[in-house]
Amino acid sequence: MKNPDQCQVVVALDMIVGKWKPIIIQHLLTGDVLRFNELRRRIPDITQRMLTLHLRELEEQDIVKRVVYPQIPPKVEYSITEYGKGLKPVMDAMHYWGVAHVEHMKQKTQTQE
Amino acid sequence: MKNPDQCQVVVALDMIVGKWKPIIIQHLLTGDVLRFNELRRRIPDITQRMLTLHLRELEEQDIVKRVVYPQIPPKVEYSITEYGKGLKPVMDAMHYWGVAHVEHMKQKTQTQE
DNA sequence: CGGGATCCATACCGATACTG
DNA sequence: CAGTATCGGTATGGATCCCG
Repeated sequence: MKNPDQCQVVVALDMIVGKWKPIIIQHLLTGDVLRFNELRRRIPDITQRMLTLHLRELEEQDIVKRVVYPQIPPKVEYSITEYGKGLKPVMDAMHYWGVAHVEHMKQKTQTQE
Repeated sequence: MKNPDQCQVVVALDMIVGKWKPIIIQHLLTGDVLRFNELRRRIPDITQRMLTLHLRELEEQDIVKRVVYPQIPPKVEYSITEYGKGLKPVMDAMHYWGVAHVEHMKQKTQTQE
């Protein structure tokens, strides 16, 4: 646990860090199978470039499955892998703590007034 | 959930990202009360600068408690806050998944040979 | 439709030197 | 002992334009 490389928490962290990665994962963890532009619409502020890059990384990490239909116009579908579904407990734990944190900070700023 | 700011997962993520933050948190989650240089020794490759910066951030986020003893030579003790202990489920979930991920990838490279 | 290529700003981090 | 100050490299992300 001395170095980041030796810490499994850091391994998990590397899978989900990136400005948009957690959001993408959240959308796919629903089980939805989404095309590229569907994902774009669901994540309004993301750029094409970042969506592509992050999806490629997630694919390489075996979290996201990418299926290309060779046709014109192109059609590409993204979905969570069985393996990627294992991230749900992690995302849930973080969501839960995130909610608690927002509450906690709200109270702190109140008591400071 | 459309923007990072609206996603509680991202809120939690922001608390623990940083190259050394998860490691620091792990060490303090044990309940140990540690002086600055004790932490440094336990995290050999961290620089003084990064340890300081990350501890300051964690303090601001109310995850770490910092107690200064006004004496010469200085003595400063760091410990996890009650509130910070709430991160344990998150860290545990990530650790668990990290272990699984390492195993998963090991099998993948094997089947590729 | 689903990208790729390029350029640019900044955020993050490491190395090093100095200090009350 | 527990920091601060400064500099400089690299990784990350955004903007924009182009393509089959």
